[in-house]
Amino acid sequence: MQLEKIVNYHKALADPTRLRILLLLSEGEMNGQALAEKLNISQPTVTHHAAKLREAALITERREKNTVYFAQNHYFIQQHAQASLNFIFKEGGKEMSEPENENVKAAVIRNFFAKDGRMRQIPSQYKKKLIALEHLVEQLEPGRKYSEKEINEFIKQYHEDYATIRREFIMHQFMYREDGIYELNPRELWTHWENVK
Amino acid sequence: MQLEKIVNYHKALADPTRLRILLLLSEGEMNGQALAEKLNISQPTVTHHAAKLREAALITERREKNTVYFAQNHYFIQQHAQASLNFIFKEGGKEMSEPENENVKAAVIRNFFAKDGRMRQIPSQYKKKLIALEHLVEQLEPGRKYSEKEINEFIKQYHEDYATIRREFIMHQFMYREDGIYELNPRELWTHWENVK
DNA sequence: TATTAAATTAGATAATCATCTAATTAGTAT
DNA sequence: ATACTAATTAGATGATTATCTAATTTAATA
Repeated sequence: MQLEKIVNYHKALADPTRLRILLLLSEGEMNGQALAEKLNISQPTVTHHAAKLREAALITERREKNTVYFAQNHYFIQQHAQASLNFIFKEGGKEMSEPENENVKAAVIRNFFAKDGRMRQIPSQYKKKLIALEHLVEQLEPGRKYSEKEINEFIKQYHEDYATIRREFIMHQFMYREDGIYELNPRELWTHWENVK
Repeated sequence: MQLEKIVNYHKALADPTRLRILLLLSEGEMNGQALAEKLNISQPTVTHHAAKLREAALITERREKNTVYFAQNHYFIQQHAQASLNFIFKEGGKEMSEPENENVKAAVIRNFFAKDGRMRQIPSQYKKKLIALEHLVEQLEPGRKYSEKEINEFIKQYHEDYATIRREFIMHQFMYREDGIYELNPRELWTHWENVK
């Protein structure tokens, strides 16, 4: 059952000791003893938590001699996070028709942008915010690399709070950043989690 | 404390009844009685869960007459999911400049590849693994379609465990597979979530 | 074979928590 | 005031679970 797997994923992460184990493992694999020592807990407790993390597929194990090395299962942690959100946001499957959707977009842009093109305020309602952000992001060139400074300047044309908006660009997957260089994500990624089936 | 908030977020989602409440709320707001009825639980139980969800900022409430309507707090649910992943994957939080990053890449390639070009071992640390995989995948031709056999042969030039590496190519979105035919994904897709702040 | 090192299992304890029923509070409308 | 409806609080119960110590298992080596 779908629901049960999601519950188990969150149970696995709903404990400070297990989170600290995962955090330690982000720096590379570690064996049980090392974990016990770093966390000041007994070895059996490590085994206990490792079992929970393993059941949820959040770690992998590798045996060498009689030592077991644990490592993050980065891929599954992400997968489950995504699956959770898809589940929670699925909206009973009601979809808007194309023209209806266009009307909503037009209305949001009318309400949140002035005639000179500047953004009056950042919408707080989720979907409206996405529409407004998308409206901005469409003015950027696909494939072009932007420095952080350029992005800031670009945003300031529309709204003074460039830091917030820049962050939203990243968070909502409109852009990605690597080493201070920003680039537009392909449009396919702008589709947001709640729309993902 | 950072850790405690993340634990609470996951605790809030680590219960089937609460997930079902959130699922129902994805279709729009609902009051306590309606939830109790739909879920076949008592009203006090709804209150109990609502309190937990409220503490984790996953829902909002609105009072009308003596009826309380609950709604998803879409934004915070996502925020916390992202924050969790950032936390788990943070690798001590060090961020790198462009040239520094190039150094790391060079070092990883130096350490994990022999002079004849073969991979000594698959890095277990996530970022290093990505660098090594990328290094391999760059030798493939964009746009060309490969059979599974061809991919295996290609990988075997570098490492005998072609099955694992082939799987990693897919999992990390370096390649795309359909009906046994493999093709390189566009570079934009190679960027991974842990880079998002 | 005996020894050592690491991990797991068994079993106990204390804490947390999901759920219920019964009683109470809050807010409207007669 | 009185009655009605929705929600909350109180308190009890049973289940789950995080942690420990002690005992056992696994694998390697002297």
